[in-house]
Amino acid sequence: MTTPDSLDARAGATRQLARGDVPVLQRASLREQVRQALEEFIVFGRLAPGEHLAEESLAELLGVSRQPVREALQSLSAAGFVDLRAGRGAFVHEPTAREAREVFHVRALLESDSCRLAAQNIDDDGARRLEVIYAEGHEASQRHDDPRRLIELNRTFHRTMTEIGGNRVSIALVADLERRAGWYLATIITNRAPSSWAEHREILDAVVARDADRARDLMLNHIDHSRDLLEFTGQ
Amino acid sequence: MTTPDSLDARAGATRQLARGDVPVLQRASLREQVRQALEEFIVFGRLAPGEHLAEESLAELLGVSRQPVREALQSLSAAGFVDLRAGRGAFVHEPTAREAREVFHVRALLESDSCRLAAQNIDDDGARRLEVIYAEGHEASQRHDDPRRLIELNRTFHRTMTEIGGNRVSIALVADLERRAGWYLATIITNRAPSSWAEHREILDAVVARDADRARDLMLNHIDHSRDLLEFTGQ
DNA sequence: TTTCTCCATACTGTATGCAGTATGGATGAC
DNA sequence: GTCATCCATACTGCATACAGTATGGAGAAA
Repeated sequence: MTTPDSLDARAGATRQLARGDVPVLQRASLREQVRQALEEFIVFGRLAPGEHLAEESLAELLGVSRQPVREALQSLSAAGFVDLRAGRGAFVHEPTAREAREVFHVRALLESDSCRLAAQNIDDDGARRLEVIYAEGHEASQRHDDPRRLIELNRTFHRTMTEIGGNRVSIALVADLERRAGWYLATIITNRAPSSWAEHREILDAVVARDADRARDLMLNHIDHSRDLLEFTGQ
Repeated sequence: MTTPDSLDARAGATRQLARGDVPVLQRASLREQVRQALEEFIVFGRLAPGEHLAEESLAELLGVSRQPVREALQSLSAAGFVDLRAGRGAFVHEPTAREAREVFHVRALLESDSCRLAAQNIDDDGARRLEVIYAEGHEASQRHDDPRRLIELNRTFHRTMTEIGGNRVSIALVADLERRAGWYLATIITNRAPSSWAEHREILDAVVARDADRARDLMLNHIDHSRDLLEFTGQ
């Protein structure tokens, strides 16, 4: 990812036949690839808050034309990663602690509700999936695996829980909020606490026991804990 | 709005100096104007669910080039009004009753929480603003004003309440959800009940009395009522 | 020195061009 | 009649072109 090398040599859209019986694998559009690349650049600090994102130079950097870059920037704007100033173009958004708190608050609302729903909907298959993720995450956190992987596992646990909740609108919103939250944590917080798999264990137990209210409350507290990490940074 | 007449004769962006001391009024970009126009066409049924939105013909209809149309379609896709199928282009989204229920559920979560926050934050100015809106809305609903206006006033009440709550992330999400909800009500429901200003009155009283929990619960029930309208349509 | 004006520069916003792909109907095989 | 194949058509996705605007600094005026 350090050498962007242009996004892809084979830019003329082709398809790949999957080995299994999954019918066809859609190659992502250029604008989607650009979007993901830019989001990574922003999240990992290679593009700093406030920085001006000139379409032409990004296009050159990524080996594409301005068009897909432009569309990617608009998408990132809707997701809160960049700001579009009329006539000035795109700038990396400068998150504030207030905004971070607000995102965590909304996330807590939506995820705790999804957790409540999950406790109502859970079936054996869902319970198994959660157990697998828990086992993996718990072990990885014990071993102090690479932080990138820990973040990924943590996110997988939350995402899966929300998916089991089953409200697709909520699922989509939470996915966005999680990505923003990850950025804030990486940007604002210097030293991130490892995600608490002890709390995940409690939540999981409540969900499997179909104790909806308890599951909801536990998830609420759980996310509030991560939000509390933000409080140290003031303003 | 029936004769799109091209969006604007003076397409070369110019600015207008406001009469008052509001400094400058930014003319919206073409893509934003197109976005709004298309959203109206969709919400008011001029573009029907499932319809293929070919960029060229829309561009011609609106008197602009494909480019701003394309960007507007992508924005509308993010907002849930159109679906983009890779290689096929944009189609007006076909809402389902399930999806509508989900939107109302999330809306209820976010707005009831904002209402709780509003009860904590409210000041004299906020209370005055709410009272004015209530008075206007109550009167209009008594008079059985034009439905379009009733919907507008209803939305204003909710938007103002959310704004007083003060969580900007929530404000932005709720604004999106309200627009979708409005579409669903117009599309799915044949006969929409007038918004209940009696319930608004109760909510407003609780907020002004700073009774946060009661305000929250009332708003939750209030939105559930409108959601219940959806239940008649099955699936 | 300070402030205003003007202009060169860089970049956005919109339009147009072009290559490649999805689709549906015509055609032919069975 | 049914099914597979092929091709014309329409439209997308990306690239490029062009016009117009925001900005910052040079130079003039005070």
